[in-house]
Amino acid sequence: MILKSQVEWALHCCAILAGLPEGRYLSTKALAEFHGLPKEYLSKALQSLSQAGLVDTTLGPSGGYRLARPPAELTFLDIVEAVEGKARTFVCNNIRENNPCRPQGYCESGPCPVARIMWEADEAWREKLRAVRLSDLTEALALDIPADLWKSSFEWVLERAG
Amino acid sequence: MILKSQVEWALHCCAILAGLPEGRYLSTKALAEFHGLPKEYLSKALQSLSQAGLVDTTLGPSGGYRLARPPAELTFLDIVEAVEGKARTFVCNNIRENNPCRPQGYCESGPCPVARIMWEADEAWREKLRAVRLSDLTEALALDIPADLWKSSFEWVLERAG
DNA sequence: TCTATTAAGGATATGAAATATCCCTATTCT
DNA sequence: AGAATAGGGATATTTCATATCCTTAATAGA
Repeated sequence: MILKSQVEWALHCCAILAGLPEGRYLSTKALAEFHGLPKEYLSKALQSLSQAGLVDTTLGPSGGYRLARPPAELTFLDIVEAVEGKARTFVCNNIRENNPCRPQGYCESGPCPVARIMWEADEAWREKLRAVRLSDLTEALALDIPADLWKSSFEWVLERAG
Repeated sequence: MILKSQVEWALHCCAILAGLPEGRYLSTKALAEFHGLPKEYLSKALQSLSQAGLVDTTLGPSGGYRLARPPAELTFLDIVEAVEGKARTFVCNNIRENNPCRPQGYCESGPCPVARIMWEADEAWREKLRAVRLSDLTEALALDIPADLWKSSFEWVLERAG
């Protein structure tokens, strides 16, 4: 069970978009080049963000993507779910129904206890992701990245932002 | 990102094994029939439990599986990891290395902040699974399942346990 | 108005992983 | 001796992630 690499891509792209000056857009092409990713496929991930309403887009030259909300109002969970989907990671196939001792026409009361426990763990994962804002990530990146690399990257992006 | 259905199978099978009297074994055939699962493929899941040391096995007629430890000393995480593997659900491909502004020969200090956050959520999921013992599941099942179905199921298993 | 550039999305190809079955071997019980 | 079992290798099938290509509509700038 491994998350799509598109999740990683989307998170990094959002981090870049978070640093864009008000009203500017950044294209798939620039984001793909900056991260060394296949442009066409990255485009699918960005479309997922767009469909989820996390980013705004505009067409034409100087078009591209920008965040739809301030970075403090975007959580990791928003981004992960936009790309990976909101479905739970544990699917209950209700195999207890196959119990040969089960009376004919018997109907289970609630969700299977196995599923209930697995879903609680799933929810703990989501809760953790919900607690991290995109702004937390940019703050962590600011500490992690040397000042000169941070600066040159920012300028690289600005040159390409429409 | 969805867990293998083998995880569900293994959890249900362990719940059955937890009810087995001391020293008795239950075969793949019986476990597959009880849950309505493909015997050959379920066998692979049980082999994973065996390789992880969670169950003991014995050969021959009246052979099969039993728990290697008391149900209170087996956690959900033990079982999930035995089948699904211990790898993290988020893989960091370190795409920050592709930053075109990155100086030649520059080496990242620690793990990528994005990965660090995703791994924390992953750990929260594991922590939750680690906190649930197999005995907790059997207790929940005892409350969930009507007494007569519980009893007839137990007898069904006993008849087939070697 | 014309041209270049963009996002959106459909179609399709490729690769890896989950799912499933089959068969052979060694072991153990009756 | 014979039957039933776990273990495990080989292989097929299906599903999904990954990836590319192409068309369309919108937009900016010349």
